[in-house]
Order: sequence, then C-alpha cells, then structure tokens
Amino acid sequence: MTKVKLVDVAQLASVSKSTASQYINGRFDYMSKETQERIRAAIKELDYVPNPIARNLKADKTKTIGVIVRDITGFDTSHTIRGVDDFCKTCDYNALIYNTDFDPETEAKSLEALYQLRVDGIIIVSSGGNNKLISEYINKGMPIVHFQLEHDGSEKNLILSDYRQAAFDATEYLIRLGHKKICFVTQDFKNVKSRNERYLGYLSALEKHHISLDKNLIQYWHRETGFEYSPKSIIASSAAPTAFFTQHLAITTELLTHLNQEKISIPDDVSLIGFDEIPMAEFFKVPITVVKQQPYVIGKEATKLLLENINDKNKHAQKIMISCSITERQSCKKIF
Amino acid sequence: MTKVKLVDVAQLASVSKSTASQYINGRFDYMSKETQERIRAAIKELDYVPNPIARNLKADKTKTIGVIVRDITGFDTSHTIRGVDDFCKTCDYNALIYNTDFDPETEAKSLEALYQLRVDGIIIVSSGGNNKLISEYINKGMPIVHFQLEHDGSEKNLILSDYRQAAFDATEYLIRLGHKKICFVTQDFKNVKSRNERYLGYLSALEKHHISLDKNLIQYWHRETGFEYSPKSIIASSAAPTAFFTQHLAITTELLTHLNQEKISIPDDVSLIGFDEIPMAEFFKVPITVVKQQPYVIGKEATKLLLENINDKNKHAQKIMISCSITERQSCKKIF
DNA sequence: CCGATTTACTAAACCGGTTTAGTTGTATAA
DNA sequence: TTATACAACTAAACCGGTTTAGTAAATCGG
Repeated sequence: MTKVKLVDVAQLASVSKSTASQYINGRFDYMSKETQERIRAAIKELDYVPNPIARNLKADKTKTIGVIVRDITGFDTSHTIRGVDDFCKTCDYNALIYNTDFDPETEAKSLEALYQLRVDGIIIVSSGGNNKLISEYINKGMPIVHFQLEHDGSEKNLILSDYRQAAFDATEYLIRLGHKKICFVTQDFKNVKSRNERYLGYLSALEKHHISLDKNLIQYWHRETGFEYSPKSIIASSAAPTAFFTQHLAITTELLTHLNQEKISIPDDVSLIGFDEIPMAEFFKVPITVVKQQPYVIGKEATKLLLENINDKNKHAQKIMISCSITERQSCKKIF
Repeated sequence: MTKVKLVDVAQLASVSKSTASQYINGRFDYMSKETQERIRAAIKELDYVPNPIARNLKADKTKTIGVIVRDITGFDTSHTIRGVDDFCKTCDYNALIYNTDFDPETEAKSLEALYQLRVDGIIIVSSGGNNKLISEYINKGMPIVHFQLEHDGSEKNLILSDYRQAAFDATEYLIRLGHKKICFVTQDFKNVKSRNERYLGYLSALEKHHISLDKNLIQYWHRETGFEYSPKSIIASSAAPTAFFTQHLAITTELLTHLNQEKISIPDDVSLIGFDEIPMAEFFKVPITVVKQQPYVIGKEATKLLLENINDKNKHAQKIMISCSITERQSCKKIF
C-alpha cells in the first residue's frame, strides 16, 4: 500500500517536514508562493495521502462515532442509520454500527468496545439495562446522545418522535371515525417515558372527546412472550374494542398474524392503526393505516446533536422532538 | 476522557514501558510472575485501556474494513451488512459503511475516502462505473472483495448467489405448474455476468423441458425509466405470457404496482415469481412466491473471504457461490 | 572455575504525522 | 545606525504505543 509519507514530500520539495505539514493543513500564513507551489507539485507527483491515524494520534480524536442500535435490519432502524451516515459524511466523520438485539450484555460489550476504540461520541437506543455503565461513560466525558428511548428518565441529549402528539393524533383519528372503544396495545411503559408519552397522548385524545378510559382496553405485549391476552379474547371480552392502536411495528406485525389466523378481518371486524411505517404496505390484503416516525430525520438530527456535543463539550444539553404523521390507508373503518 | 497511558502503568508497576507493553500483548516469555502481577494490578488500579490508534500507527493496520453498497436501507442489503458486521465483531474488526445509491461519482468518492482512511480491505457491490479506479486500488495492493456484481468480468474475490441454479429452479417451478410462456423481466445483462447467469438458468430450464425460447418474452426494465414495454401490453401481445419471472426486488415491486393499477390479478390473470425475498409478504393481498438469496450468509462469507485476503495477501483468489431457495406462496397458479 | 546460555528486564528508535519554540535574513521605525 | 518587527522557514519534542538491540545477573556445561 501507500508508502509515501510526509518526509518524502518534504524532501522532494526541499522543505522541512514542518513546512510540508503546514501546507497540508492549509496554514499558508508565512509561506512563499513558490514554496507552496513546490509542495503542491511534490504531493501530486508522489500521490501523497496523509495518514489519518498518525494525525488522529496527535489530535486525540478519531473522527468516528459509534451507533448502538437493536438491529440494523429493522425497517426504521436502517433508515435512521442512513440518516446518521449521510450526516456523518458531510463532516468527514465515520460511524461504527453495533447491533445488540437489545441484549444488555451485548450492549455493554458494544459500549466498552467503542470506548476502547476512543470514538468521539456515541448514539444509542439503550435497552435500559446498562444505565450505570452509560452514566459512567457520560461522567468520564464521553458525549452520548440517546434516541427513541431516554436514559435514566433524563431528557438530556435526547432526540425522539413527538410520541404524545402522534398518539393523540392516531387516537383522535379513530375517534373521528366513530370509535370509542380503542384498544391501546403497548409494551410495559412504567419507567419508560417515551412509551408513557404515547399513553398520555392516547388519554388526552379520549379526554378531549369525553370518552372515559376503560382500563381493560390497555393491553400488553412482551417481546419474549407476545400478547398477555390473545387479540381474539380481547375482542370477545366485555371491553369489546372496535379498534386496535398498536405501539410499534413488532406489535402490529404480531397482531396481524393473530388476526389472520383467527380469520378476524380488518377493518370489518376491527379497525387497526399502527405505530411505525410498514414496508410495502400498499400491497397488503388490507393496507394498514399508520402513524409514522421520521427515522431518517431522527438519524440526522441525532448525529447533528452529537457532533455539536463533541465540538463543544459544555454545550447545553437538550431534547429534540421530531413530528410524526398519519398515512391513511384502509385498515380503519368508519362506524355508526 | 482517558488520560491513563502505558507509561503511567509502567511507572506504577515500577517497570519499563517495554515490559508493560509486552505484558499487554501477552508475551510473558521472560517475565517473572511477580512482575506480571504488579503490572496486572497497575492496569486494574488505573483502569488502563490501550489506545488502538497508537497501536495501529505502528502496526500500519486499522482493523477496519470498508463496505460500499447501494443503500443500506434495502431489505437484502441490510441483512448483508448485518452479516458483515457480525463476522467483523468475531475478529475485532470494524466495518465502515458507504452508501452510493449506485451513483458512480459517489462510489468513486467512497473508494477514495476508504483508501485515505487506510482501511485494511473493501467489500463492494460495484456499480460498474469505476472499474478503472477499482483496478488501480487492487494493483496498489488493497484487498477488495466483490459481491452480487463482479468486477470487470473477473471471478476473483467474488461472492455471489448461485444465480444460474436459482433462475433454473424458478423457471422449472413455473414449468411444472404448466407454464410455457414465461416472461423473463430483467435489467440489461450484456456485460454483467451475474445477470447473464440468471438468463442462462432460465434458458437451460426451458431447454430441459423442450420449450423453445420466444425472444419477445425477454423484457427489460431500467432503473431510471422503468419497463420498456408496459406489463399490460406485454400480456396483450402475441407473446402472451402466463407468468412473469422478475429478476430483482425493484422490478417485482414495480410490476406489482403496474398490475394493481391495471387491475390485472395475480395469479388468476398471470402468475409471478420474483427474485429476492419480500418483507412482510405473508400479509400481501397475494403473497408472492420468491427465489430468495441468503444475504446474511453472503455478508458473512464476503467478510471471511476479505479477512483471509488481508491476512494472507497471496492467498489464491476465489469465487464463492451461495445457494438460493424458493419460498412458495400464492402468486403462481397451476394451469391446464 | 570460566565461558556460554538463559532469564528478566530496559533504553532508545520507530510509526507518521502536528506543534512549539526557535533561527535566519530582510524591512521598518527610532 | 541600531533595535524591532516580521516574513519564511526549521529542529526537535510530542502523540501513545511497539519493537529491536542490548544489558546485567543467574544458571549451566565441561
């Protein structure tokens, strides 16, 4: 590979290493035109490319950030990463991706690896299982930006969708179609603000339209065990929802599978609006109406925020909210 | 951030930098148990983490590879990247992702950036627009592995699906269902071996079943302009296909959109088998039967091949083929 | 008992840049 | 005319490790 180094350039141009270095870094303050020209020519002739490693060693910067996500394969996640990457490329940064599958142990390893690699900062969707470790790194001065899920309940350096407004909009959308018994299907949201926000949005839409909350319409789904009660039994229960509002893509998908199996038809038997965009939804038997986030924008903004943090450590930490929007398709029926 | 360096450890353990370094690198050949213990304790006490940048500077290695793809957001691509990443992590490598959207200029920039960053090797799905540049880098000694699309017609360091067999299987699958007029929808495959392979597979299945080739059944699709002839007109033409065999996901998707618009129904009016897995296909109005590749495996194997190349530069270059398989769904009808 | 090995360790060069503190020669001000 | 400033450079230290060559003491074989 390249063996040409700065000394070679300096020699060919008959200047010192220092002067050559100044040239490379665009500091022409006290450099004659001829010298500049000689160095330029030498660089060109030797096809010289500075070694960023040597450079970074001195600068104690890596120009690299780490990104810890659950799985890059996810539809929204891949778009977020694309946003991160695109923004990085505009400022000569590189992103290192770490997938955790939401396993706290893998997450801890990823954090440690990135720390050892001395990345300049980290963007993370944290599983919540490494709060102590993350706090430690933050205290050590590592810039860390969270997205989607907050850290330790804090809203510092956090970027997320306006979940409350989104849930409000989705709920109101159903209410306007005549639905009053809307089943809110969620993962456990105690201690997880960004999930609780959706709940609050749901509540406030009900309240605005004078619909009282039926606790039996709050249903839970767990990543490992699936639904606490089967969708079929929920429909058959006294709560008798006319619509489901699922809080993320995995829930939507599993609900869909269930309903298909039980031959419960959407939107005739029950309506459905889901959080998160669904790939290729237009080809579905029943194209699903969704509230979608803007994962690409979130990726960009998270990166922007992180880089600001990196370049100005005492920059005031902040929370950024990105709006969501409803894509209306055919899974919600007007009733009554 | 961490300010603890090797000298600090050495000092605390009352040994020289060199000895400390030996310890870090696990060379205990001539080191007393006590010294080892002292260094171990010092490292622990100071919470020392070696700086990989300094290390890499000397080693002239970055432990980093570059991956150039069209768009990380693609379904198969994201899985490939996951394969790359997972394999990388097993050998302490990191991957830098570059998206090109298949724009040769962006691709060239990515190559240059990776070269400047001195990555140890590159995995690329090349657009074909930078053959000269890529050859240059190969000649300079940069290990480069191609996947999906070959470089300059060469089969060196290439990893791809067994396209010929896959196309053969898909075609035969349709033939077994009674189809004789199978429309092969492809991107231009002159000079692109891996596309031509599919064509050869299609041909040999026809041949095996004594079906003569109707040139009018070979139809083209272009990334910028879409179908050369509309699917509707193709069906109406004298070639009168009873089935479509689309050569990748983008074609399948666009065909689906067309057929939907024209109210041509699958599989009643025409059957369809597509190359590449379709996300969430089980929820489609008509779940599409596909020949799917194994993107995750391809990513893993590509990385494995690249790392072999990196660690043994004169390793014999090779071509690796990964099998495909048909996922039968409901888009192909038995006829006659 | 003496030269040859082996053990346990260290000083210093090196990787390829950046940066600081000078140095030299010329123009300017007092 | 001499001190001062400034332009145009350079030598050497530095970043944080790794590696080579070498040293001193202990062990060994004959």
